[in-house]
Amino acid sequence: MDKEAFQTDLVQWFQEEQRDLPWRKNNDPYKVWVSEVMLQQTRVDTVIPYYNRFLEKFPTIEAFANADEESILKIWEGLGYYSRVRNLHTAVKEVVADYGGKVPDKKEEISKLKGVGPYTAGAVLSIAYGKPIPAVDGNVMRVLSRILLITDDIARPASRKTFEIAAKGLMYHENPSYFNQALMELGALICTPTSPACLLCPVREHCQAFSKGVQDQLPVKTRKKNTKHEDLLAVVLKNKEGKILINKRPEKGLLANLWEFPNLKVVPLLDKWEILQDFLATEYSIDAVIEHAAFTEVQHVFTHLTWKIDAYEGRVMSGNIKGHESLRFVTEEELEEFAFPVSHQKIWRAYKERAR
DNA sequence: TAGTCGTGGAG
DNA sequence: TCTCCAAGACT
Repeated sequence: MDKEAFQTDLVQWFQEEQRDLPWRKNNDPYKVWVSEVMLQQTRVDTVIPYYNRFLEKFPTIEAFANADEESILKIWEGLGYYSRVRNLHTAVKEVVADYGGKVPDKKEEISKLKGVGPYTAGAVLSIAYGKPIPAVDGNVMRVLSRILLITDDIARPASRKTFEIAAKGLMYHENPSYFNQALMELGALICTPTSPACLLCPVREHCQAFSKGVQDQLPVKTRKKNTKHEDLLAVVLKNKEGKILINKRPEKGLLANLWEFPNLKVVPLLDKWEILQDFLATEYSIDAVIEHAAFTEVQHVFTHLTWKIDAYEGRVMSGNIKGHESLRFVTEEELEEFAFPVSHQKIWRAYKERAR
């Protein structure tokens, strides 16, 4: 193919057609980094308000480095993949401590930072520093698989190497930032997973898949997902002062360090209010009275897991949560300050709107 | 390597 | 309603 024509057609299209997005207003390495982490596996429209709020609250790398974990989780609340913000926090603190607050511009250094994988390293280095390093995400693999007729299975981690080599070979050294962004923008707007808009594509003359009419069969992507189902019982428990009992999740695993209403996994068909009462007594030494009917049933779908949560209402008769570090009684007003996963936000909304 | 880790949108 | 996600990284 005519590499130079491909590069200029692609980049010129990007200059004319790129979307007006908040993180494209400047190339500050910290801001580029924040946007790239937020955009991991997350749609642009979802990220925009989070990005604006984030930089309003943490306008500089130092401001974010000095934040406490509760506040960084709260600002990420609802965005998902919460380890991203904890890793970013760890990495930013390291940049402030070891690099004087300047985001490293060397691949070997930036790649050592927590949460910075090959894609994010390439994106930050090219967009913020103009380095000719590929940034291979799902868009780029899809676009290149069609342009170059690459049939490697993009679901296999090993395939990334093939696409990195391809992207490096096509790199537009006059403007690596625009080149990388243009490949992704093309994937987002034109070269979409289903029904790509080839007739609007600025590089269709260079596209092998289009010339053969096989664009709908690329990229090759296998992988089946196994969705588990879990049934949970949760309780919104009030003490005599009207405070609500909440629990901090473990620091590792699903929804790490987020807050939730006390809950337990149950065997289907055996979920009854007695189980909750017994759970509170044996697990937390709390003597409680639980309403006999759930006030809501919440269904929540994760990538590889589904929760069905029956939520009950209850009152504390006696008990002491001292010794249970993860538990806390908070007022309804205070509760709003804690970061909850969406599934438990649903429970809280249903609780406040419940018929009594 | 394959599994883990969220959420809301689109077809 | 159901499937498949969307600018990935970590273990």
